[in-house]
Order: sequence, then structure tokens, then C-alpha cells
Amino acid sequence: MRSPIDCARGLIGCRLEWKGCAGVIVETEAYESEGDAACHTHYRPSARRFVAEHEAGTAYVYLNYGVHWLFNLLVKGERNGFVLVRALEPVEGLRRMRARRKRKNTEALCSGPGKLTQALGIDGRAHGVDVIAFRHGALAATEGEPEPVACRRIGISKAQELCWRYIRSGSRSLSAPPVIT
DNA sequence: TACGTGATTACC
DNA sequence: GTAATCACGTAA
Repeated sequence: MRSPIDCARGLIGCRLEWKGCAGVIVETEAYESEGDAACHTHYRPSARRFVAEHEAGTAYVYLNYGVHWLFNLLVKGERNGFVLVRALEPVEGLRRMRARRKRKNTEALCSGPGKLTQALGIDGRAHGVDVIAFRHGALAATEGEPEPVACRRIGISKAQELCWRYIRSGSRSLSAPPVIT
């Protein structure tokens, strides 16, 4: 039953730890290897190779616009693909996050995919690291988490109609409000 | 709203 | 070799 969509939904409310910092995931997006024109596997041979050669739970990290590292988790199961982690509510290591981000406002520390990697100190060295098994970062479900809200993904030019972005409704740490349709 | 910045890729 | 594209963030 495991698929990028299931995992993207399930990660909402989970705690993400990285090198002494931690936050609760409040925004994710699912990307599917097959039939999703926005997924890297659709236009990058290196991404297809990555899926073939790595286990589920491996971090897929890449540089976007030459500036921002984006943090994904590899999903393998009934369907293969990635979950892009897009925003966190900061919980632990706020001092270091503020220092790395050069921002004070708590909501602005991890409210975007590039912001959270900067806040946590994630970069290309994390690419290919097995997040689950090595517990370099750890994930643990939160109890009483309400159902995530689904809406369109952000910042893509292909497959814009798919509602594969998931958010914790009402969070103040989102990268952008959901578009109501 | 403009644009920096660099990896990846396709195509000479 | 060149050029296009890109799952973004910031200042203005």
C-alpha cells in the first residue's frame, strides 16, 4: 500500500530531526516515478538511476536554482517516487536555525523547502543517506493529528492539476496558503 | 516583480 | 562546446 501519496500524507505531523535540530512536518508534496511529468524521474536519467539503486527511506537532495537544497525522501512500494518536505514548525535547536537563517521570526525559519534545509544545515552531503535506518534524522508519528488538507503543488510547470501537496491546516509555518478551489 | 546561482540535460 | 530548464527565496 505504500506510495508517495500515502507517505506524503502520513508525514504530516511527524517530527523530523536533523543534527540536533527538530521540527514537525506541516507541508509535503508527492512525486511519482510513473505518470507524473513533474517528477525528476520523468526528465532526469540520474533520478531514475537513484530510484533503482537506493532503498526506500533514502534522502534525495538536490540543488535548485543554484541556491537552495531541497530535501526529499525516496518511496518504494506499490508505487515509487519521492516526498518533498516543504515546511516544518520548528521545535528544537531554534538558536542554530536562527543563526543559519539569519532570521529571528520562528514561523519564517522553516516555512519553505529551501528555508528548512538552510535552517537544519542539510546540503548535498545528505544525498543518498538512509534517513530511517541510520537515524541520522528520525521520524515519529504524532498522535491526534488531524487529516491533512490536499491542494495543488507549488512552483511546477508540469502536471499542475494534481492535488499532491499536503498541509497541516492552519499552520503558521506553511510556505504558502493552500489555494481553495 | 526581478533575478541570482549552479547542476543536469539535450543537442550541436 | 551552448542553451534551456528548474519542486526557491529575497529585496524592492
